[in-house]
Amino acid sequence: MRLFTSRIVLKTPPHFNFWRAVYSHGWCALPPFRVDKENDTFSRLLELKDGSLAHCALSDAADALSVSIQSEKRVSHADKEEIRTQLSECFRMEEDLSGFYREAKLYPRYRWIPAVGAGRLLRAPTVFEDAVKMICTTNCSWSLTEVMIKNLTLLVGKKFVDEVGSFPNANAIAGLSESFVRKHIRAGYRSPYLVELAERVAAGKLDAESWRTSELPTNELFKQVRSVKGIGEYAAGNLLKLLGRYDYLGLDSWVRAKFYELHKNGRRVSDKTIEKHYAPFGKWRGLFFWLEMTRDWYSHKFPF
DNA sequence: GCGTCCAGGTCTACC
DNA sequence: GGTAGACCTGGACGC
Repeated sequence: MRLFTSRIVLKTPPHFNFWRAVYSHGWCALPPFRVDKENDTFSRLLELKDGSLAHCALSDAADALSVSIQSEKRVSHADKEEIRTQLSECFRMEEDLSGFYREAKLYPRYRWIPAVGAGRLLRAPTVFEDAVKMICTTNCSWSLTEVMIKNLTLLVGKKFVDEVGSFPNANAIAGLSESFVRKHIRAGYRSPYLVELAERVAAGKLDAESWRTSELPTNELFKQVRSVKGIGEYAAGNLLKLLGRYDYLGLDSWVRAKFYELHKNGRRVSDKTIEKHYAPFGKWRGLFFWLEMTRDWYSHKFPF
């Protein structure tokens, strides 16, 4: 396949920390995201509106990201704008964290957050992809999540080059049988949940993309997210963080253990106790919580 | 190599 | 509203 190359520059907002955003949570290790540790780049295979694929390798530059594009076709001006938009969504360039940073500066133990520019959580170009990935993190090891997502991109997504496929859209997953998802994606009992979610989105019965701009109160939005089968308290709480709502903690076994270690000398406490601990941080509590639990990830530059 | 046990969230049925 | 059991997989472990 002949590939065309081009380059764009993506302006970044004040206090933007590229690698902090990349390593903000596990998404960077799930295809079609990829970290190239040797070349210090982070890449993403994007599917554009016309169905063509664009592989974007991002590297940090002063007040900007440099994006090297490889594509199956010549990249037009409109394509470049679409690539900018999709990558801006992933890095949440439009999200205003100034209120969060003002709050963080009030607490000595959280002043490191604005100082390093942490707080921007990486997300997929679409809510649908984030939701599918979140379901695939439930009730299993991280290695199994990696298997499921890799299988989705390679077996259902569009092939770009060997071992690199795009993330399948709702139509593609809606067209799969439950048995295929069980057998080949290895999603187990999550399979009917994934197919049902894709069918609802593909049929226009669920407008998940509108969640990012929803004006609903967070508790109402939480209920909508929870209405998706397979998305429970943990998955909904974490999906809301990717929608810019940080009112829920999204507890799972790993963060509970981390909280016990950091605050209770390893002693188990109830979820209510954890929630009470972060309640004073109001609408930012989920973000304070997550950043505190993962603070040490960045001390090893490549945690995944 | 095989069998058993366990961890990991969510759903459903039941109280 | 709270709880028990089922769901499925990979990994650890013992044989």
